[in-house]
Amino acid sequence: MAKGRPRSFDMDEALDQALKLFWTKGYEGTSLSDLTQAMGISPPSLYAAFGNKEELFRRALDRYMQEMVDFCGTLNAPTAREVAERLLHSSADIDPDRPAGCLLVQAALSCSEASDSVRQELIARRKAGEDALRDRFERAVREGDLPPTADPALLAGYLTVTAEGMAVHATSGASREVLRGIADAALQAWPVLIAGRQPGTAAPEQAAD
Amino acid sequence: MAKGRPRSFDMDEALDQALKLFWTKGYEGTSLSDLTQAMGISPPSLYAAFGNKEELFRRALDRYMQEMVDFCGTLNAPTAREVAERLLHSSADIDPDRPAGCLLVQAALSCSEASDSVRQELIARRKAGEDALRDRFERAVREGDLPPTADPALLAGYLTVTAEGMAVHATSGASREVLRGIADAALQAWPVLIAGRQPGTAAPEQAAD
DNA sequence: CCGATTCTGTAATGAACGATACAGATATGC
DNA sequence: GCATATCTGTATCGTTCATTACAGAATCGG
Repeated sequence: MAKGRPRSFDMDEALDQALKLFWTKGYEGTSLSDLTQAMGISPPSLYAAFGNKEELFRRALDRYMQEMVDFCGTLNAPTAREVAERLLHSSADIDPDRPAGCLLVQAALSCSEASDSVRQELIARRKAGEDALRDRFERAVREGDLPPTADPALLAGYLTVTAEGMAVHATSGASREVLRGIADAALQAWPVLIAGRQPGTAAPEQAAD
Repeated sequence: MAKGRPRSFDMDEALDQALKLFWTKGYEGTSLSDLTQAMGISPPSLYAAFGNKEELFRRALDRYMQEMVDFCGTLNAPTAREVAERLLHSSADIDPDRPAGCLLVQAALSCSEASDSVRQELIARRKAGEDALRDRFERAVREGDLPPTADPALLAGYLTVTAEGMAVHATSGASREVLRGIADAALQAWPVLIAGRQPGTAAPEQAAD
């Protein structure tokens, strides 16, 4: 079947190298020289195998979601509380031989117009994660796992923001211990949050600003 | 005193335009053509007035900290609780005619090696903000405003992460209402957090990983 | 072994990057 | 008014960017 000269490199290994670069330096911060050097291949090989830089990035992004982010494991936790715990704890458990932070946040939080499609894609994927979280919490309410006072969208937003903030903090050099402490702090809000806003309880008054 | 041809543009106005660009597109995402066009000046004028791109960015950064981030107003709030409220509420109160998010987060969360000094500077400034917050909470503990059970470093870390996450969320298009809801959700953890970790209370058990 | 096909590296493409040389314009000090 | 100094725009610098011609090398079917 296979005709022509066989590929001399492993695509998955090369993709892992590309992913590591994008993860560390972002989409625009990673040049094609960076990529070809780290992947150990020449530009024409890269283009033949992956199309162009953006397609390569999307492939790396897919690989990231499949291998690095255990969405299923998180969402399939037996209770909503455990979903929250797994999400934030996995955000805290940085791996020393992996780039810190989250590719979805780092890769192109801001960029030139030329890469805006990549930025939009990352926004969409972050939103998809939040939506999946919200759906999971809606299910939890239906199943009685969460009380009717719980606001699934708010819970999902709060957890997503916390995870995104932890990603920023992680790239700034925060240690696993510090991140774990913050994750646990955020989780201490859980009982109050799922109980909903009770009148007369420490409800935040209007802004002082 | 002033000798030679006078400058034909207002430096502060030009700096504001540069700030707006850096804020929107990040440090590396903003090109010198972008800058000269928005500032309405030619490249030699820019270089004569501001040195180079990095110096211009640092000037814009200083301006951002002075004009946009009301650190003093936040830290001078009468109580620790109000400090937390002001911080998160100001993170939520996005201005429609200003870029969303936070320059300290957007400008260079990741970048090429060439701009790593800028990235490090931003990390340092974020850390300085967190340190100032921690100092404020330490004072609050000394003054009896916060109970001895409160962990100033943890509170500062939790609030900083939340604000950073809200900045990410804001650039993704989150509305003020959504952000306000998340800020209030985060603030609901406050009474639990300052009470510290009590044995027997909903303390997070070990990670389920 | 031969033609077809696909990969390989070298070397180059045009475009955009950040940064300047230069000459002309406009102010001050004497 | 003339020397000096600084800003102005144009046009350009060398470098790097993402991308690709091109020719040689490797593997296939026949």
